[in-house]
Amino acid sequence: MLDIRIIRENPTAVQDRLKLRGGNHWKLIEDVLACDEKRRAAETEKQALQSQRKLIAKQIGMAKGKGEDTSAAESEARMINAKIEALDAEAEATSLRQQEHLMMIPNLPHEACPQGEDETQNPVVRTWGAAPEIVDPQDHVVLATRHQLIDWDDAVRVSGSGFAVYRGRGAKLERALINFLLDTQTDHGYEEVNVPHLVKRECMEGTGQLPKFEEDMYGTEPDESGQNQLFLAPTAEVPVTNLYRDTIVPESRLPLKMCAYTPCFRREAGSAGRDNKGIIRMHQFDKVELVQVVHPDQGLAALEELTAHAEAILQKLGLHYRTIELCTGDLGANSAKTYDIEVWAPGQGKYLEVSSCSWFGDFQARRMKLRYKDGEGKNRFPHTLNGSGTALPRLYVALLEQYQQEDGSITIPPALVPYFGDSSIRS
RNA sequence: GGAGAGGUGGCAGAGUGGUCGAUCGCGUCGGUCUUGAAAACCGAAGAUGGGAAACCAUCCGUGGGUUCGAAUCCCACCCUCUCCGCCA
Repeated sequence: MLDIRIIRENPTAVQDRLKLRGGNHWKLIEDVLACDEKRRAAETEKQALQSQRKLIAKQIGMAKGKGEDTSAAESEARMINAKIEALDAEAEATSLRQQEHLMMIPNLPHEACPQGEDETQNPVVRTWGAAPEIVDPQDHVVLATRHQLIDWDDAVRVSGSGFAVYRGRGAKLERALINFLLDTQTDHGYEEVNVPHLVKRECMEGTGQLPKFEEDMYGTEPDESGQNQLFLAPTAEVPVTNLYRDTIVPESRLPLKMCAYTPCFRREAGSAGRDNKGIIRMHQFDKVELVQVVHPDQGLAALEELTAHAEAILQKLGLHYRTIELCTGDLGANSAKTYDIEVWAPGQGKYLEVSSCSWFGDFQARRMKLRYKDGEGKNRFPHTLNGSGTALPRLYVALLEQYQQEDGSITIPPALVPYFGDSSIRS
């Protein structure tokens, strides 16, 4: 959520930055400003009347103590109450409208963001390693089926399309990767946390998945009162960042660094048949997530650090990848600046996104009322960041496809052998 | 699922219709004293919104209601604890 004060002070500058994203969210700014003015006018007037009422009530109290007649004052108070009620209704309705719009407006892209219209204009920041030379590379579906690592027919029987069943060595490879990722990231100084996968609506609003992307989410039905609806977390970002929702942490505890392994649930509506071969795009997938809460001065530096922590995974596994930066037109709604890490998948003949590392500024902190107390005792919004460290299925794909051998076997990179217990997969 | 108790400031815990945003204690911070520390004593300190500021309004789990006036009375909901039942 954007700071209303910044919008109030610099509406055109805010609109200009929002325009860089494409789309027309910037048009909401005008309405937000109109609501803001109307709201404040109504509130000021209401408060003056409340102050008056308070005074009268006190006088009545004192007069009654003396046994005096207070009927005149009481009827005056009743008249004031009628006015207050009308003003209150107006202030409330306006405030609600303002809040709804504010929650829909995306974050401002940071000045450091490259400008561009869509994903074709995302600059490559760096490339690591080189694509292995493989004659007639097979894709992971062929490889996983040949070695009986993953079964899609089973998955369809149980859950339908968009799911996978890992079996035997296939399941163990997944588990080995999860443990390898968690160990590597805790070595980087992240506290391992194990969090619920079902989260409240407030959490989804706090990190920014709602209200904009409700159709992408799985959730339970709300009860008769319209309450107590839970959502399946689409990423551990939601439960982990929200561990600190509505709290005030001492500045000395920053930075907070946490990592978590969780499954992630996404409807991926309308994406059937697109980029969804094998396990590349699924309704449920595993991910190890990195989350940081940092002092505002540290935001940019923390993004570089966190991205390096994600990249370290691919380097340790010896997987060729590249890091790109999202341009303003491709940037996620909540992010101020994002790096995507893309791993090479020879069987697909393209790079796959295995990690997206984002810096949100105070956008999420303001939504979830996450604050820190600074040296002067003031409550301020810290910056939040997160990144995949990394997503499992595409890492799995890259591993099978980059390490496939001419004899049909798959070599397990040395860093993973202690976790997997074998140095290759062969049938 | 059944029965009971309770949700008040960082913690603990008073307050049952009228200067209560809220007693007291612990903890925290500043000061006095001390070579330094402890102790003792003095003092400071909640959050949100509006305002340049003085200051004003709101907030005692959440949402409604009664009243001139609600932490205090009424209704609904949420949560926590204890006991019983069930259960991985």
